[in-house]
Amino acid sequence: MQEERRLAVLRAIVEDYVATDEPVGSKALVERHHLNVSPATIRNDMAALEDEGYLTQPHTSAGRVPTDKGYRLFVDRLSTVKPTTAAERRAISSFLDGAVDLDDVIHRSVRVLAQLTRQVAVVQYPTLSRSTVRHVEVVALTPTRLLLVLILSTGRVEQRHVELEAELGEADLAALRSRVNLAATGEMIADAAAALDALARAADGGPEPASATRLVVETLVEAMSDHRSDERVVVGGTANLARFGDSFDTSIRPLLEALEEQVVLLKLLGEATSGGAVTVRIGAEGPYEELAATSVVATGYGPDDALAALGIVGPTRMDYPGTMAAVRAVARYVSRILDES
Amino acid sequence: MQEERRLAVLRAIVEDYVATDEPVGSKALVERHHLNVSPATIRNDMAALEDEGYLTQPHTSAGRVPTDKGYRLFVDRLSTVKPTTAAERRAISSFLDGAVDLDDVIHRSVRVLAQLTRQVAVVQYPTLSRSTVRHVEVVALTPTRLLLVLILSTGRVEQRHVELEAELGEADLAALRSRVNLAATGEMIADAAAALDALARAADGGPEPASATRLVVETLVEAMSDHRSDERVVVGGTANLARFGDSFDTSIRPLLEALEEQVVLLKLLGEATSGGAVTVRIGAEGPYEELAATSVVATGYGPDDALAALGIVGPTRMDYPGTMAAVRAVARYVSRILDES
DNA sequence: CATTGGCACTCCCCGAAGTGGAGTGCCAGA
DNA sequence: TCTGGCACTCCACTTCGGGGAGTGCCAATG
Repeated sequence: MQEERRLAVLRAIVEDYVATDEPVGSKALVERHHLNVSPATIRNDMAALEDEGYLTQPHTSAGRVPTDKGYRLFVDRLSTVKPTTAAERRAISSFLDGAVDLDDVIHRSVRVLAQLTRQVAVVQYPTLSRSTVRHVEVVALTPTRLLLVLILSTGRVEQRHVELEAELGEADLAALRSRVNLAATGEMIADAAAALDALARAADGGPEPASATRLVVETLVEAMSDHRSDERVVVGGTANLARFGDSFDTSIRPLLEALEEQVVLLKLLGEATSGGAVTVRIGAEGPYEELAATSVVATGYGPDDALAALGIVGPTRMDYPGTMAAVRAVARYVSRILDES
Repeated sequence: MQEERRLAVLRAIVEDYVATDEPVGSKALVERHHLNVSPATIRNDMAALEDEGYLTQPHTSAGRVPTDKGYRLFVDRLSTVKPTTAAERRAISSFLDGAVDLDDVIHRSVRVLAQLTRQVAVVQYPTLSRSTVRHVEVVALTPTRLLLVLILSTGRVEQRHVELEAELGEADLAALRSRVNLAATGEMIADAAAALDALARAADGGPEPASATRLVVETLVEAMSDHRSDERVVVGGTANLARFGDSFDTSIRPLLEALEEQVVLLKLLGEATSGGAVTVRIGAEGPYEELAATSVVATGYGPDDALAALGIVGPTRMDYPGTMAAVRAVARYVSRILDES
């Protein structure tokens, strides 16, 4: 079947090109992969694949290079899922097992991911909106100055200061603390915010000063709805950009700039928090034309893979099967750790 | 005085070279700076400066370029301290004023610093050892599982989990909480750790289960002496590396690698936390030969400028006066903010 | 003795020209 | 439908030479 061989040719070209970084020609192809046909036949196939838009030549009389469309077909239909090796699994667990808190888990994840894929790794902090409130602490720093600490199920901790209008006694403080916790603890962020709001309205006749309650609740609700902090993303493995070597201006510069922009990163990762599968965005498929030479491999993690996203950013010319396997493996491991703690 | 003119020549060369990125020749020098002598005279001076090791030529019959030693002299004796402009001060305050918590302050600082200096900015988290304990919170997640939250004067928050051997009642928990806070709150980290240790030893006959106290104290002390978390450093402005343009392998690659290594970064910043002055390390003066082409401009911040360090890393060929001014300005502003909160 | 103009010299940069080779497209034959 | 052969294309690399910026040195000058 000729159609079948053509796909085999495409796969072979992608693999060779990824491995060697050089346009691959018909002769080299038949030698490296034992296709039992002559170079001339391959040339015909390659010409056909080029017509269909899966390949290009950097210039006439050069070998072929996959296009974005070519990579896409490869990823969707041609790549065999590479199972994670034992060594990789060992690397992941030995890296992540020592983590003491959320920050630590996130930072270690970026590191493993960067190391395994040899690409730039990106990990998003757990989204506020998917968390529940584990505990709210209210501490009096001075009689009129409170410290609020909001502890979430994901391990995230938010803290805020409140300046009171009047002094708050020890007993009032304790009452406030317990009422706030009663309302919020165990609830999803959105529900907790609503419950607190109700609490503030009911407080006008309550035991402790109403203004204190109102201030505290306001601050907490604001912290809960503070989506700015959803935007936190950790990046690692930038040194891997060094491997690009050439094509500094077309690849590295825009990528470095994108990595500085958390918003951009989130957008790149964003599409990934769904369905549990690993998402691959290849080259110009994304919204940023400066990143036409880069691909994103990402997936969600956490319960339902919907807590937040994590992945890597690299050149379109990359080892997709291996990268996808690594991304998935790390995501799973992180999910498990978060689940346990 | 010839000696005086020589220094003027060195200064002029440094300034021109920084501005143009090209070896500066005798003729261009007399034109741009109104030295009232002939190019030939300048040539003599340049030859002398070269003999003394302040200049080099990339090759015979090229202009002169400052050596590390030349930059050093420039920084120590020739540069006039550039006052921060109003625009810079405005940028700093508008950037930093909106910060809600420590994380936020740190991240915003890196950003301004990177933007002002157009270099890679590095900010170290406040050192544990210089902090005092603001509050310790003990929360029962389940009857046998405690969450410890350690809040420090710098705004840092550390959290740890403890798995108890036996259930702990509400009253015991409250007692434990208040005793721990009594011992630790307000103390310097080291003193707090000592006080907690004493507490644990005294607890064997105390009211609440001794094993719980011991576990909690152990965990807290460990968190307090966890210098690993002292190693946290935030990096920003990597995109500014793009300006290096050429010399990718000699400058950017090793720098990117260094930026990944927190330990290296800390070592680079390390010498800066003292004396209040801005420290400049030029090229090969540092311990890493891969970074022979980069300089570090850093200073301490916080009370006595000893809390932690902050600064920038860039090519030896940089605008030292401007960079030093920016680093100092940001450090002062950050100190002020931390002081207020 | 510092300063200056003059002059020969050095070495890089840059564009032009030439060559080798890998790879292609096409065609005619099996 | 596949294959070998062949002419052709175009890049990558090297070589060569001119132009020019800049230097070092020297002899003259105040």
